Amino acid sequence: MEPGTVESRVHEAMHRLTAAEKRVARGLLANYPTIGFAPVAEFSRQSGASAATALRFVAQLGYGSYPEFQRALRQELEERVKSPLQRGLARPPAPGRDDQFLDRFFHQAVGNLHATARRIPSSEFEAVCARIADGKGACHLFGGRFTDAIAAYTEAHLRLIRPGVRRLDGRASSRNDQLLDVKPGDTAIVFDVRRYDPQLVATAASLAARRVFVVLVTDAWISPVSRHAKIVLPCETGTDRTWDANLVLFATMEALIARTTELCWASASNRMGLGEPS
Amino acid sequence: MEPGTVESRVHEAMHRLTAAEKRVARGLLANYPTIGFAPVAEFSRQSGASAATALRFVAQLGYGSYPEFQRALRQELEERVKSPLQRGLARPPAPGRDDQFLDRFFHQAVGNLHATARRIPSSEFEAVCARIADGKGACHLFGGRFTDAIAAYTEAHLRLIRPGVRRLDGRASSRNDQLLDVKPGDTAIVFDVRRYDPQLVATAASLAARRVFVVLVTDAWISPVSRHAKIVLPCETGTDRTWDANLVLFATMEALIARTTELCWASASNRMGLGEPS
DNA sequence: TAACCTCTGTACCAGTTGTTCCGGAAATGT
DNA sequence: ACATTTCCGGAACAACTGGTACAGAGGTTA
Repeated sequence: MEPGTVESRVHEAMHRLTAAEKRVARGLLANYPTIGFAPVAEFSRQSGASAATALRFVAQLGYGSYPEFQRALRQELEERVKSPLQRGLARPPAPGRDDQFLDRFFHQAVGNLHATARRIPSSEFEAVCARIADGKGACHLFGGRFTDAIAAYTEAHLRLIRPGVRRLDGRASSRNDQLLDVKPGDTAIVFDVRRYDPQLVATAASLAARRVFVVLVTDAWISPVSRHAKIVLPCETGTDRTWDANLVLFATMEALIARTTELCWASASNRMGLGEPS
Repeated sequence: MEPGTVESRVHEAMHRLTAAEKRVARGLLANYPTIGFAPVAEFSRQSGASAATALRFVAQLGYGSYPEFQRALRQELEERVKSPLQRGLARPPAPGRDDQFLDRFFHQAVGNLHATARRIPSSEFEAVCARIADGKGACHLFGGRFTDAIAAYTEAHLRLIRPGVRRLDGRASSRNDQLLDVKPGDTAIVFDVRRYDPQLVATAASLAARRVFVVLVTDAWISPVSRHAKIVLPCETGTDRTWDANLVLFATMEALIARTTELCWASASNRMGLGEPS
């Protein structure tokens, strides 16, 4: 029998699997390796497939029988338990192939996350969350070409936990109709990353002139919007590729959403009961 | 059944065990818990006892049958393998210092990223990127209440590297005007996470019926859309908070964007160098 | 639309497993 | 040393598991 862990075999064989067999594969990877120790009936049922399909699946992996498959699983588990330090992420970085793309990309993302956690002072982060949570004044969000989607995501969540949340089109500059119901004491969250958008700066300037508390979420090089911002959350977006990774901005906003939800849990749960979609 | 891990039960029951039963107990503790997943014959042989003795042993532990004993063992292992994700959350019980929030949140995100990299076979990921990069057929994106923002972000990027990218309103179900210019051979990327949206399923079904290649980006529990999907990219979204973290979906799409950009660029230069048709 | 092919679940068979029973061995007390 | 009790393992039995053949469903092509 060829070498390789069961998990690696699943990945390798995935392409030649049929639809139902893939469901079984995903089911195995989902709770790996425990479900593999169950009898075929339970193993297949958990993936919503029939026992026969599960059998064909293990055959595709190269095992002669289901017990043989389980034996391999046991040996593998034994290896992992015997080396207490190898636990977790110590997987051999097999080079050469491009099929490691996801691994490499995520690895880099992890680096960015750590760098960002170091760069953002928790006092700044907390201040933003607290301000949004107290619910005083409206909360306006807007971003640039790509970051607008992040603004939209944040808006969708904040709407559930407090009133007065709205997203305005930052690229339409400082059009008056947008700024009509902006009042002093409001909060604005601006997203701007490299290739900084001049129109965002203009809009932010207008808001700042109206005594709006401006929060800027930007990259490590800091958007010029910072001139008008009370608080800046700089995120590490470094990557060696064509575009920078906005992933960390997204992560920061999701952390902000979670934290803000914690801070005003009472009013949030009130709204969740009412604001469910159709 | 009374509480307690299998291992603790062994220790607790040790005194009332007979000589041969104790050998079995020691054998189990020696390579715990792997040997327990073997059939009784092998399990007992490894301790130099008979099968009958091993059966009496598990009866002494309080289990009604050998399969029941194995089931308990599996559940226990499942808890242990899930714990690494909970380790990031094991810290928070100290609520006095909340200034670690960002650190904790990002730490958990890192765990989710690793889990996702393990769960998504690279062949699946590559298949999606290749299909989008080749530019044949249109590419439709849509998502649910929150994930719609991720669809929008992806759309904004894909528009730059290939034609025929558009986002449709997945929550408007399968309205005909949306499906008018959908052709067989097109590709659709569907986003759906827990609290799965029935309308997304409906839309995906309509697309699949029209021979559209459906790609599903979902969470670890797998949206029912998977029934109509050719490829599924399951992302780990686990968190102990009110909402799951869609961060990993975002990360996966950003990786997809980066990879697809690479592929487009490579194929472009290939055409120039080799003059390869089709 | 119709024919074809692949895929998938059901039904059934065979093999193995778990379980029990009982004879004998070992140990203990008299 | 004998009797009694406890314990152990081999063997028979029954339940269940894994394996396979088959037919229907779904999708693809002409």
